[in-house]
Amino acid sequence: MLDIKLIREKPEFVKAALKKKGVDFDVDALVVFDEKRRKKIQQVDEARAEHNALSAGIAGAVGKEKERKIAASKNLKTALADAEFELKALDEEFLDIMYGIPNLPAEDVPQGKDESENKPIRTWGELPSFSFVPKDHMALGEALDIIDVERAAKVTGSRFNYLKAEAALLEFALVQFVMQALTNAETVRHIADGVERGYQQKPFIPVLPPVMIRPEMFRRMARLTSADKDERYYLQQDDMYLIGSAEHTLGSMHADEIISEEHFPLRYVGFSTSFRREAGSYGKDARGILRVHQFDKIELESFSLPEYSLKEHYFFIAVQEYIMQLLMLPYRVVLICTGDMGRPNARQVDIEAWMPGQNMYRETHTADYMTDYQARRLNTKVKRSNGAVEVVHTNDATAVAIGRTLIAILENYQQEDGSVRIPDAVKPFMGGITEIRRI
RNA sequence: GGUGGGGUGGCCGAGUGGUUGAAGGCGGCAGUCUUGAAAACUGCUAUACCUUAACGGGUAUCGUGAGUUCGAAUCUCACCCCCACCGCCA
Repeated sequence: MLDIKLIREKPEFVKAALKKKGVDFDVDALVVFDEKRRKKIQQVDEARAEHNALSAGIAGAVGKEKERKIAASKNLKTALADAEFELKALDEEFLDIMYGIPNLPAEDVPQGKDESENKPIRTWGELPSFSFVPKDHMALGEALDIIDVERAAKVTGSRFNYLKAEAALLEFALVQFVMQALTNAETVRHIADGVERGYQQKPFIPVLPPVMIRPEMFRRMARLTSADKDERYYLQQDDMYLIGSAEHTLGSMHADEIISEEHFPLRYVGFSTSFRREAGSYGKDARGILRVHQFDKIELESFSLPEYSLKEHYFFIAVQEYIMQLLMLPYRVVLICTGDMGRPNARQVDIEAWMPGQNMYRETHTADYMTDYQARRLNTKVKRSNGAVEVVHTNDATAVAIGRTLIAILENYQQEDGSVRIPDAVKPFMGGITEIRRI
């Protein structure tokens, strides 16, 4: 949710920003509506004040005087009830409108219609060259008997998979590798210094969050809009949703809290399974495990002071690149255009790993910069050392999406005989296994 | 799933219809005292919204929502959450 004061005070700025995002929204009508609502608030408050004053006088009154005052108070109450009813309707409509407005894009976000207008901003790593025709991850995974989608289809349906043997071990190795790195003060300092010398060096707190969430919190995370709804798994009996990312239950953990300034930034690294219905993506990426209903992911979430939040966004991207570089996976960093970014985002950067089996870059990471958009609805605030209270900023980002990273590893580390080497970074967690090979 | 007990400010805790946004204590902040600190003492110490150039004024909030009443933290109903025990279970 945007700040209504910003809309009130700088309607032209908001108009321009929304236009850039390609959103057709009548800002002037909202400003008029806001005025109407405030008039009603005044009217209701004044009537209540009068009513309160009358009531206060009743306790001390006696006899006829008391009866007269009670009658007057009753009268006023009827009028008040009408005004309150009107105000309630206005409030509901107001929130409806406010929830419908997406976040405003940051200055450097390219304007564009769809993903074709995203801007690659840098690439890292040399694309591997093979003396043979590289296979895709499914061909490799099936031949090595580490990915089984056929049996998963039998048992659960399409877009599910069994990860077996070394693939299963690789998941735990990736988790260990990332968790150890991000909870290590030295490593985090190194990454933070890369963003800017001396930038906040607080390590991450590892978290295993719930994978179910209540509708109210989902909404307040701005992750249950009408557009999102089809994408979520809903448990009717319990009125709960399965999360699509650990972000959903990490970002909502501090809802309705006021946190002292000295605790920031609050950095969490969470591991969870993610559930996505992939509605409307029939046929898209049908082969393999790139697009599935259930996958595990390590997610970064940060609550930060407004003056640091953009830097925190860069820091998250630096964390992502650090991980990809240690895994020696070639990638490119893409600045997402206004038409392709998420509604709550002010800025979004994707990292796409090179996938030789498809001969193209595919998305493995996202980093979202939300400014105060999420936190305003979540009511997560900071108390400054001078006593001032303000809404915090949030950032989230993928650390490792296990399935897609597995694809990148299989395809980049494959050898002519169909075996796959294990990246050096995760070898210490593979119990002596250095390659995946079947005779 | 069953039974019982609870949800009051940063924390503990009083409060069963009338200046109660809420006693008291702890914590925090400022000051007095002190060479400094501690102790002691004094004062301050919730959030949101409306209004005001500002000082200030007003409204709402005692888990949430609805209701009774001129008036609700206090009474009624529904829901949510927490705790204990039983059942089930990794």
